[in-house]
This record gives sequence, structure tokens and C-alpha cells, in this order.
Amino acid sequence: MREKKLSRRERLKAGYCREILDAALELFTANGYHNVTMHQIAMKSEFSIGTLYNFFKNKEDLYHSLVLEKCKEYAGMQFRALQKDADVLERIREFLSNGIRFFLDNTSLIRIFIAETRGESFNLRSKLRNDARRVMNELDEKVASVMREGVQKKIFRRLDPVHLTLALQGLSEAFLFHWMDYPEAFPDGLQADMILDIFTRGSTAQTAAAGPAAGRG
Amino acid sequence: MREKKLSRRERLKAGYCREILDAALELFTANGYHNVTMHQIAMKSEFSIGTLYNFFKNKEDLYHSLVLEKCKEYAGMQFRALQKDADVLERIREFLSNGIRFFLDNTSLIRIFIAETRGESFNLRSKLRNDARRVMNELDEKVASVMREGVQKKIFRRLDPVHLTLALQGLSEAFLFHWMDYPEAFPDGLQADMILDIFTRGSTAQTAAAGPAAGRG
DNA sequence: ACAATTTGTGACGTATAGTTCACATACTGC
DNA sequence: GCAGTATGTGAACTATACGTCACAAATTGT
Repeated sequence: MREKKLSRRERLKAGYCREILDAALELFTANGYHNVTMHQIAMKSEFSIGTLYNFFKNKEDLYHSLVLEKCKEYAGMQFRALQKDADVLERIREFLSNGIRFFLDNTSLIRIFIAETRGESFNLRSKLRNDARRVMNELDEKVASVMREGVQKKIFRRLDPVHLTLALQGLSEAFLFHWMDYPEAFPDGLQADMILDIFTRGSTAQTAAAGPAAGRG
Repeated sequence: MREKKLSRRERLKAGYCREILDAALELFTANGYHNVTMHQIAMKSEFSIGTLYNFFKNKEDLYHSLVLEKCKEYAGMQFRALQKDADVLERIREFLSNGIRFFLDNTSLIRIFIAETRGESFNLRSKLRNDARRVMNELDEKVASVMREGVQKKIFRRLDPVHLTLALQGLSEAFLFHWMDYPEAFPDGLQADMILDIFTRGSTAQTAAAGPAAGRG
């Protein structure tokens, strides 16, 4: 039975909310938080200013809802990928290609993610750290648990799972950003395998070990 | 002969400029561009608003000067490190520890760098992309040239030098940010060797090759 | 069909912050 | 010491943008 006893009115309202969020997302990704006005969002979503404030407490709340929603969408997808019953490396590969696809679909959304997790949105951080960031941290922990499994199964070297997680994320971010700035540098598109290859095998030729430099203090 | 024929007045002026920039840097790194007012900068630097505008065209120009200066400082240092007459891996190791030290000294400056190169400072990007970013791009090319040398000398595998550069940067950024958020996760401090180790050797155990996953499409 | 209630509207209030400019002050050469 | 220039000052101007609220429109129940 339909537990979601949403009246027509409520469904309409939800739809309005969607439209506002979608309009806002486009504007925010294109211009950044501080360079988007509530008037612009009102214009684009074809509602009046007042209506925006019927749906969201204020601008920050709107932005916050937006980021949280996208974070949950991303984290949910990645969580399921890492949960699967497959080889460790296979799960990581899917994690990578999922991430690439997600940011390819939500193109410049990644700028907002970065702005939120690393950037200078200082005013907002306080709230976002406690919501969106919590979601992302949970995901990080899940990744780390897969890494730990990889270490236990001797697939990975005896490295801190958190470090492995950082490495994977750092690599993908760097490639994603470079791809965003110079798409022509990747004629075949951004491939998960390319990143996974560097992540797993590293940079050095397998015969020549990296002993000398790594052994220094 | 003193080519720098700076009058006492001019030296004074330069000193004033320094004080303003230093005050602004502290504020910007602590609060981000949009959350710092010219009034605050005036207060902290102990000058009047009007004086700021005698030195800088406007707020953006001030910020721009600041970032450009720091970029040049960073890039100059790293350029010299990469220029040295040493082993490829040794130069990269110095590049890494330089970077760590620089961001350790200029602690939260890295947030601004990231905000500039990746983040949401959309208004500013136009100008900064053409100055600060040019400096950073030159540095990237220098790093890539060292990577190319490494490939030629068979120290690295036959990988695109640009990809190697991206990998190195991605790794260091990820570790730096994690260190900033969770310094306790690195009881011995952030070591260049730790990053270099992952960069060179990758994640997988050397015996078990990463064949299966990397070979997939 | 009409009243009651809920929802949508956008002009306006208010606050903030970047920038200017007329004036004060300090310095320079005579 | 004094005219002339350069520099420093901060109150005031202006622009912008968030958020409100009295009113309008639409919807619901009777």
C-alpha cells in the first residue's frame, strides 16, 4: 500500500522544490556560492523570491540542501559499489569509474565538492562539516575498510589503509581536474584503468627498485 | 653601484605595502576572500581605507598581488630544487619536502592555492588564471620535464610525464589536506618519503602483479 | 458560491561592504 | 619658515543582495 501518502499538493510542492534546487545547482556550479544571488535563482527557477524563502530558511540553507543531496547521491552509489561481492581491485576499479562518470555527468559539481571539503567556503563550513562532510567521511571509512581487506589479503603492501585511501583519492582528483581543464589531454576520455594502474604499480620500472631515494631521511 | 636607487620615501612605501599584504594574507588565509573586508585589512594593517586604495586598485587587485607573490615564491623555490644537479628521484624528493615545508610554514595558505586553482573563486579566476596560474603552469612543465628525464633514464615506467606529474601532485595534495585536518594521524609529521614511496612503488605487493584489474576495459 | 486557509508575489527595508573624495597631514625644495 | 607637492585619512556615497511582509492568487472545505 502507498505509504507515501503525498497529496497532490505535496507532490507539487516537492516538484517545485526540485526545480528550485536544479536551477540553483546550475547557477552555483557555474558561478560559485558568492556569485549567485537569490534573485538569480528566483529568475531561473521561475519563482518569486518570497517562494524561495517558503522552501528554504535562507540562501545558506538552500545551498546546504543542495550539497547534502548530491553528497548522499554520490556516497550512496559508491557505498553500494564497495559493498559488492567482488575482488578488492575490482571494487576499487568500479569505485573509480563511478567517480569519473559521476563528475562527468555533474560536470563542474566537483568544484563545489572541493570548495566544500578543502576550499575557502569558511562561513558555510561549520554547518557543512557536520552534515555533508559526515556523509563523505563515512564513505572514506568504507574505502579504507576495503583497503584494509586488500592489505590483509596481501593484494596491497603493508601500508596504512587510510594512506591508501588518500592516495587513491588524490590520484583521481588530480586526474579529474586536469581532465576538466585540458580535456584534449585525454583523447580516449578519462579511464579508470589509467588511474588504477598508477595506484597499484606506482611510477617506477619494476626491475629498478626505488630503494635509494626512499631510504633516505 | 646601487641600481636600486630607492629613496627613503620609496623604501618606506615598499614597507607599508608589505605590512598591508601581510595583514591581508593573515585575514584571507583565516577567513577566505569573501569573508574579509577592506575595513578589516585597514584595521589590521593600521592604515586607513583610503591608503589601501593608494597602493592597490581595489580589493581584487590586493588579493591578486598577494597570491601572485606567494606563487612566485613557491614556484621559484621548487624550480631551483628541480634544476639541481642530482638524481631524478632525489630532486623529486626535495620537491616534495620543499612543498611540505612551504605549506607547513604558510599553513593555511594552501587553501587559497586550492581555491584558486580548483575552487570556486570564479570572479577572480579570469585574472588569476592569466598570472598566478601561468607561474604554476610553468612549474608543472618543469616537473614534467624531470619526469620525462626519469622515463628516459628508465627510472620510471613508460608513462606520460604529465600523468606522472599529476600523480605526484595528487598524492601530495591529498596527504597535505589530510594532515591539515587530522595532524594526529601523522605522529612523525608528514614525511616526503612516505609520499614518494607510494608514488614510486604503488600500492600492490611487488610479488603479486596488478595484472587482472589493470588489464580490464 | 463563499469563506477560510494556504501558498505565491515582488516591492521594499536593512545591512553590509567596496570605493571615492574633500580635507588634513607630512614631507620636499627653496 | 613657507609654498607646493605627495601622501594619509575616514566619513560618506553607492551598489548590491539578503531577507521580510503586506497583499494577491489559488485552493480547499462547506
